[in-house]
Amino acid sequence: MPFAYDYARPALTVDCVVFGLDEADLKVLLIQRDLEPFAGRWALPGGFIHMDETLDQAARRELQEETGLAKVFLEQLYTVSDIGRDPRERVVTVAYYALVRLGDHHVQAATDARNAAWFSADDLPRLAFDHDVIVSMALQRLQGKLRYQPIGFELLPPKFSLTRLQQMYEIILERPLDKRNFRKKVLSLDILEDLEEVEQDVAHRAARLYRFDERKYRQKINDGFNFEL
Amino acid sequence: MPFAYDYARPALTVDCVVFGLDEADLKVLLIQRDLEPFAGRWALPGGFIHMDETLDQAARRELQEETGLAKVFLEQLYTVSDIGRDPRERVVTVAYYALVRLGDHHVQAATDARNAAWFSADDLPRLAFDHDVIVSMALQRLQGKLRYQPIGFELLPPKFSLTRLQQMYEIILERPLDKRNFRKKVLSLDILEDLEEVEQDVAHRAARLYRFDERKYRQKINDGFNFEL
DNA sequence: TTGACATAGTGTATGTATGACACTATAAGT
DNA sequence: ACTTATAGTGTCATACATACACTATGTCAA
Repeated sequence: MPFAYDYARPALTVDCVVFGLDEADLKVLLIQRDLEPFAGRWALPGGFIHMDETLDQAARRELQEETGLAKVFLEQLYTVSDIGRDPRERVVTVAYYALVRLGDHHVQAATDARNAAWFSADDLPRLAFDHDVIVSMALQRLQGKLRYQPIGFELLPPKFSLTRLQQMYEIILERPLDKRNFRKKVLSLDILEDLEEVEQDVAHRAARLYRFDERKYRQKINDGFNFEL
Repeated sequence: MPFAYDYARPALTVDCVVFGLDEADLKVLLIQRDLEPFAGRWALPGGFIHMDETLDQAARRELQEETGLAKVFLEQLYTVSDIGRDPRERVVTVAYYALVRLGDHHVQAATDARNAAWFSADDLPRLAFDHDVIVSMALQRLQGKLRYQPIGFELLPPKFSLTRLQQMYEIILERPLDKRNFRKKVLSLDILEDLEEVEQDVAHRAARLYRFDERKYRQKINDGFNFEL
């Protein structure tokens, strides 16, 4: 050991709250535990950090290993350290949250054959450890951040209608928004590209499709404008 | 070891960005290192977490030990984990930031006789490790949070004038505010108690003193109002 | 082919918040 | 009493937020 220090070290893990959006609900991805403690209970995907990777890398690796998800939006959330949170021994966990497009990725059962499934964020089963607390924090963060950063697009397919965009905000913020005001506001921000294209295979008037123009967004941010919905 | 797991463990430390406010500047508290690496360089107060304390507790303990500060506002900031950030071995650090009232506490040299001193946040010396990055993050967080949470009061004495309050916002946000608009806004929030008392020993018209009414603030928050400056 | 249905798309009017702006009031010190 | 230093105060114009209801367009089925 290269320097004088003899404290015992807590184990260090990363856990990930993965959000997805379906037609009507915000979903959270959970893994069913096969081992004690909490065998059979649902839990957040996660695992131990390796010595040759950063926490971000560890979170991505675990996500890939346990759910098959790759290249998703991922951000650090909070580090939890309560003494008894793992009954086996002292574990400190760095929590992350991720946003994924439900269509893009089929969530695969983990390589080690554990069960993975999506649950509605407002109707979760009992979770292992203090994972319920972590999920609440992630939800709060998502709701807060959505107002002043355009992260919601990470949950939508690249092409979307304004109605769908509005639904996304309504689902996450848990309140209805006025259609005309929403459209006025979001179009005035001038960060959407009108694709001059409409939905296909719908049994009613088809909606125009838009794309989030990240280039334009960054430009505007640099010029000191601030997004807010 | 109570469960099967054979990964090596990174060392876990907490570091703390302590902010204070003097007449004209936002200050950061630093400790001068006496050991290699970075001997002689200034660094954030911090140290190793113990097995019987949470990260919050560790941050408070280190702050107390190294600077004599106790009972300050303290909040977790971010966990940094880059591979080479400590040249000796793998160290993961949970960064905190704290807000203290400069008048209240005389900062003492650390118990172990290291040097502690306040530096202007916009004119810091070269720091050890990646502490400059951590300080930038803390500053950003402070600026961001100040807009929608009344944390700035943690930097002011219990009784303060509106001018002083305005200065605090100007110093932290790094831009001038209009005096009349500021007063209109802050008084309309109705979270300050007019103490019916004025400054003493000033060579000009004395300013009324106010107090932040946290009770009233919490009440309003519950009733779903949102602070914003 | 036409009518029913489902959703897309659109504008105005009113209230509320924001931002720019300059002078008078009061206390201490000489 | 006058100088100095800071406290304290109001109006107007503009931008932004909110409330609100009807017409347009496409599919499908009778």
